[in-house]
Amino acid sequence: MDKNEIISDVEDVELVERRRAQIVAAATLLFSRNGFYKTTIKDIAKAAGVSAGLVYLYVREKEDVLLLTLLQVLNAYAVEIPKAIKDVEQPMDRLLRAIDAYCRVVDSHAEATVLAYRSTKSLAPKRRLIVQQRELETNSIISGIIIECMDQGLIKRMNVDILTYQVVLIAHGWALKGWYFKSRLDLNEYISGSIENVFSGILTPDGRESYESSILAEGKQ
Amino acid sequence: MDKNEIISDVEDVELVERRRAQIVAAATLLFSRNGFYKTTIKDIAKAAGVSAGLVYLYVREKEDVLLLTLLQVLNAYAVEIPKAIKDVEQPMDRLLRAIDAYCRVVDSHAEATVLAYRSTKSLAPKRRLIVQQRELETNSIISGIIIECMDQGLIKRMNVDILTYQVVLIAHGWALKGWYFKSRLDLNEYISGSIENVFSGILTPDGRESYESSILAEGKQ
Amino acid sequence: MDKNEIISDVEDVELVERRRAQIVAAATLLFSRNGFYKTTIKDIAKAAGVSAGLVYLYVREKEDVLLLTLLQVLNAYAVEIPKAIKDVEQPMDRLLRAIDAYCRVVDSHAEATVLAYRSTKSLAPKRRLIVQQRELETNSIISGIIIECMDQGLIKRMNVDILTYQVVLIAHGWALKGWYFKSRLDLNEYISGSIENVFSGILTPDGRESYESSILAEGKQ
Amino acid sequence: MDKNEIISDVEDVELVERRRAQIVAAATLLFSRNGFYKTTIKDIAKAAGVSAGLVYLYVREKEDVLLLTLLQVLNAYAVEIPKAIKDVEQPMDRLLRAIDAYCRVVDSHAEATVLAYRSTKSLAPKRRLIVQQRELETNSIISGIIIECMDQGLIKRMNVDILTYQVVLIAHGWALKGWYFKSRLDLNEYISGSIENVFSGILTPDGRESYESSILAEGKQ
DNA sequence: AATGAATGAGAATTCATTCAT
DNA sequence: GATGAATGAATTCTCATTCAT
Repeated sequence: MDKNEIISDVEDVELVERRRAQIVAAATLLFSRNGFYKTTIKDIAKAAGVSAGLVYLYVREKEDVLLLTLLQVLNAYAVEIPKAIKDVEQPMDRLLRAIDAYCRVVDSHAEATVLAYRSTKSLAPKRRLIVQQRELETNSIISGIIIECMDQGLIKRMNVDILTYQVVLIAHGWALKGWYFKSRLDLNEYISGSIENVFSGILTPDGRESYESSILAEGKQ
Repeated sequence: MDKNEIISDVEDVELVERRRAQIVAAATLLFSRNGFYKTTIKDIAKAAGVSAGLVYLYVREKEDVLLLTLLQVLNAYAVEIPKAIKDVEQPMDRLLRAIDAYCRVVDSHAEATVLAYRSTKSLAPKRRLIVQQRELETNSIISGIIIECMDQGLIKRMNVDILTYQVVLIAHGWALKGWYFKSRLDLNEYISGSIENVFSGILTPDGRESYESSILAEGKQ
Repeated sequence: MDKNEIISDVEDVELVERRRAQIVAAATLLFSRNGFYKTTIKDIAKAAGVSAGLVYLYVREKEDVLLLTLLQVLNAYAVEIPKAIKDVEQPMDRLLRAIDAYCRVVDSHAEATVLAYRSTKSLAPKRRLIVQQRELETNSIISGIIIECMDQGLIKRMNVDILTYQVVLIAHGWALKGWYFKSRLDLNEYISGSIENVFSGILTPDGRESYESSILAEGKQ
Repeated sequence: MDKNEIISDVEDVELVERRRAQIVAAATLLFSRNGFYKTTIKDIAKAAGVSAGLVYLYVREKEDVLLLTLLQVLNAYAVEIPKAIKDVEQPMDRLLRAIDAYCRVVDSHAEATVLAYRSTKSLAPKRRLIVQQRELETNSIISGIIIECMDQGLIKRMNVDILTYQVVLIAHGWALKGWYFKSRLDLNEYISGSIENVFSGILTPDGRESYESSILAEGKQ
């Protein structure tokens, strides 16, 4: 139901695993740096130290390499975040750890994260669905913790999806807008600042008053 | 100092304007649907009802069409947001209106917004800078209002860049993750929900306590 | 029977003359510098200060511009050489003057001369014949003087065509191999040296002996 | 340091050699007949019995095919002439043999020789230099023999470059003006006639007298 | 399993030529 | 007569994919 859908000519499962890792490693670098279309199979093969023909023993088409590459990043998310919260009990702690971990995986796969934004649409619908499905799995980890927090009365009841995506976008944002942030703040500042925003709200008491009357006004329009 | 850097063979300024609009309209649709690389100049020409050769009277290379296309969306942002706040005095109102307007422009250019995320990196560095520069201009509108709010004591003092991007990502998020949201909530719900999150904070009093002790713990690590 | 074969839309003969001169002047420069194929009609038009469309009022196709251009150089030959010998009576003087004049016209049209070598074959057969015909006319001036010299017993009887071409190649050679000669000798040295070779022979008495025995040996092979 | 500067995707040296020969053979024919610009890569590929794509495995750009083609002719010169004089001792014999050989190689590569004149300027400067360099090598063979002859007192002391080029132009002339000569004399007549001219001088005793007084007059101008 | 030479479809780009104004 | 925008055929070059070895 994911990378195993990609059929290889080669039987030896372990070899397939190894070769694909080799190919994906090379591809990730090149796709990130130059994009999917400007990267040729030969580029990838050369970077991976194999022949162009070999790639086609482990993959049906070039797009499969992209799929494999994207799945690998998404997999890093799906592995790292649970690992970060494994031994943490307190829901609020779990949430903060999860966000922190998410931002850090993104940071360590920043280029590949951007690649996912850029290139998912380059995939044929069927492959694209696989990627999106995989992304939902990561989201649901976050959603799960958020719901835990709500259930324990730590977070106001509100739309979980929006909140989840707020968190996701915080993490992804670091990669997406790296060119903007990098010169302004470091990852730690970014993480704590972003969390602070979301969790504490940004309004002063005066602001809240103004905000509420404003909302009212909006509503009357 | 942007689209005017793209040189055209044709002298008649108004004609250039008109033809480029024609080309960009076609290109936006096709790039959004099929991506930059899968869209050919002939596709664009045909969709625009002109000859392939004509495109090259108004543009040096295919990439210029992309640049023009991206600049057009960014321009919509830069025009629509100020328009929405033009006659609004109250800073908080201005901010809410701006966010609302931003989300709505994004919604009406959703595909092109996604295109910007996907394709900016397809541009050569020089062109990419133009796009990023243009994006900063929109951001600074938001930053400006945020600072107004802070100056009036409506918003807590905090990192303006992070907050700005939080807002930007709310707007862009609607386009980026449309495939996820569309089935869950409508634009109005998304806007008000997102604003609510950012502005009111998401914590209950219990949550705040938990959050602060957690933060404390983090700090000790 | 030459440039008048090229039909123009424009009736006014004098205007045709003038416009064509304008076009040819521009074309000569550009063809020489960049070659026929790398020069566009627009280049020529721009250099001539007219519109691309105008060119086609005075010429049927691009190749006609080339023809006109080549005919102009050949015409310079056909005009300058006779002018140089007009008042000279003595056949030997006439010949030396003719050669000298030929080399000098070539020098002053060096680029166009090279162009003729490069581009005559770019012409369709019919046009090529016109050019070759024209070239023969210049040759026949030279041949004529050579024959005069022979008739007066100044030059040994021998194949006139070969001798004529020897002379022609001396003149053209200056243009053709300019890149080689320019750094080694100046035009005057080239002219006098070349004439000296052809006219005086290059052999010493010893050399003649060796030459003749060698020729004999060749004959026996 | 010449054709080896042209890089091929293919590693197998011998295969590269073979394929290039195949391509050059086809190209020589087509370039000679139709010129560089009117010959398409597809034409060449078809004539060579390969695919268009294959050509680009052995050559970076179309211009490289031209370079290879020109180098091949020049190479024929550089090989054939030394071969013709290898076992010949007597300088005068060597010179006559060399000229004879040169004319004959030109004859057997007449079209390609003309091609060299037409198309060298179509090459980018860097490639053009390679060709000119190669041409100088052939020239220096001739110069060398001429100097031998001078050293042995067989040829008058005079400008070696001019004399060399006189010889070169005799050989090339046969190809360049083939359209003129072919109907008038055959190769043997051309060779012996041309040699006779240069070597014996063309003047009768009367002519010499006239020539010298004419030269004198020139000098006074 | 692996290689890498070969293929050929496809895309960007150029430019001679036309024609409405 | 002159202009210059528009056309579209033609060409170079690239690269995913195949297949004989």
